[in-house]
Amino acid sequence: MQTFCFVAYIFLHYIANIFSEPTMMKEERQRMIIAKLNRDQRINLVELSQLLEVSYDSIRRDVIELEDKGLLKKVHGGAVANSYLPFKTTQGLGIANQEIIQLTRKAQKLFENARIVLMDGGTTNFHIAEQLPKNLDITVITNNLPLAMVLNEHPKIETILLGGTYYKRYQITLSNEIMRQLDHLQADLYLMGFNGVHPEHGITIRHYEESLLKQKMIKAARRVAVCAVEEKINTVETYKVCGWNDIDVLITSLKPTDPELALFRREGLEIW
Amino acid sequence: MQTFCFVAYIFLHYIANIFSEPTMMKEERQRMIIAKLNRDQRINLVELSQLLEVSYDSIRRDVIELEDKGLLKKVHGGAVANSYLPFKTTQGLGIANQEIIQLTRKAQKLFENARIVLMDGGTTNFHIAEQLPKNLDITVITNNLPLAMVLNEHPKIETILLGGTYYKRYQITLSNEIMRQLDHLQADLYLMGFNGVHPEHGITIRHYEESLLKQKMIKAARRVAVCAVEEKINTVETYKVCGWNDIDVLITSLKPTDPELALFRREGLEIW
DNA sequence: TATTATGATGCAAATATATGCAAACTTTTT
DNA sequence: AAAAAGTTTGCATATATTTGCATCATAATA
Repeated sequence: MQTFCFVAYIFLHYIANIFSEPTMMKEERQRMIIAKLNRDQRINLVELSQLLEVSYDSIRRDVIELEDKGLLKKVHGGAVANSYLPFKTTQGLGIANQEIIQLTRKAQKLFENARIVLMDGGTTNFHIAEQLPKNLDITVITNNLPLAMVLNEHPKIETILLGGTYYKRYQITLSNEIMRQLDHLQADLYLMGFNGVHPEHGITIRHYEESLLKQKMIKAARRVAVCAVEEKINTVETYKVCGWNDIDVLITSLKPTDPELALFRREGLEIW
Repeated sequence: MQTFCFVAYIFLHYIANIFSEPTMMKEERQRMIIAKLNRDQRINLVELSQLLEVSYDSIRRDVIELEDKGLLKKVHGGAVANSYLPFKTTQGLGIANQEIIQLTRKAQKLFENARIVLMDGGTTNFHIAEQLPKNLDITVITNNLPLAMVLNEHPKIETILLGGTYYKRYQITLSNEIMRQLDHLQADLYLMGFNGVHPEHGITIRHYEESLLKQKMIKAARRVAVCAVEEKINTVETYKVCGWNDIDVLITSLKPTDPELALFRREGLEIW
């Protein structure tokens, strides 16, 4: 009986959808808004409400939500794309995009109770920074030049750049000075960049000097998180940074319950 | 019926869009103003209001807002590029180019006997760095992020970045740390960025903290040079960095014998 | 000094935003 | 299956922003 009801229900909906205009769901609308924004660089709320056939208010509320997620910039009368930087921004990433968006979205939760955040090298960190909500009010300490520059677009974020020899290949700085400065520092969160992440071998990286810096940063932060794109999962690189005891949160684009992450589950490690 | 309405609706919109210009949003106009400014180096408000089809007042208000953001400098009747904000590479500069090319070419002579060079903020410095010979083998010490990044293209140049609070507006770092580090440093050359250069008032700049840093850098270098684009000659800004006693070389795009430079000639100052 | 071009300021109309509320719809709980 | 709790939506209202114009002040130029 229940099965019948369920089928009938689906069927009726199906029929209904043929005859009535399909009512669009909020997420669907928001995806279309972003898509249009990426095409046109700007959108107009009145135009959109007509196009998507919902009230001006709903569109406005959608745009507010999207702005909170850092996906666009709201302006009087509409919205504009939120970044025109000379680097490869997330918008320019094409298809790989989807994974990054998922990752950055999850990562935003990390910043909720943080005031001082350490972020070091790597593209993942760059993208997370780029996608932070525009009105976030924190201090970011970094040795990653592109990351510092991308935060130009976030007026409330105070950026502190760690000085030293500039490594062109990774676009980061390294120095003994930094090591000393980190002794006097207590951050709420350290978002660590890395090259390899493996259930047994922990976090690894290609560059020795950098591994030392990362170990120092771990000590300087109350909470340590790593964000891994799928291709890095289960890989190992030359130098070990730390094992899983030092990591508090592992974020991937997969569902936390995904079997691929089974080996990572352990006491004291949150998987998002 | 509903389908018909929908089609008619879309059709009407299509027609409407042909005949009515979509009204431009404030942000969009401002982006166009900046874009035009980057092409022409100077804009005229009347011209702009005709081009963008809004009232003179709106353009004026836009320009005021942009000036508040530090993106341009308002002058009587129009606005000029804020040449203290490096965004574009020389390739993108268009016609104003010619002057920069002249200047950078002369500036290269400075580097001939140098091994350690200090360079700070400003577009002129950025362009000089960009145009340096690819095989030049020196160490550049800077607090200018775009400058550090543009040196990615120069494999033999070692870059040291001075750390500290990152000032988004000027894309430089400033800190007490830097001041201390400069005590232990002896550079061969300091290529100073600035806002105003004047025969009587010397070198001036808009930002107080930066003037202190520059004074420190002067002490840390054996030789001090300034490169002035024509529009800066004879201008004065808020904070004085130094007089002419502290400067060894003045480089402009003009001929050293140009009458416009007559007042600058004095004992101990080379003019190139 | 007179003349003209540009700048600043206040105002009203048009447009956009924020907020509370009730109806419609979903999801969860009972 | 029904009730309760929570979302989402559209509308009404009060508030805020943007815009063009009129007016007066100020700077540049002859």
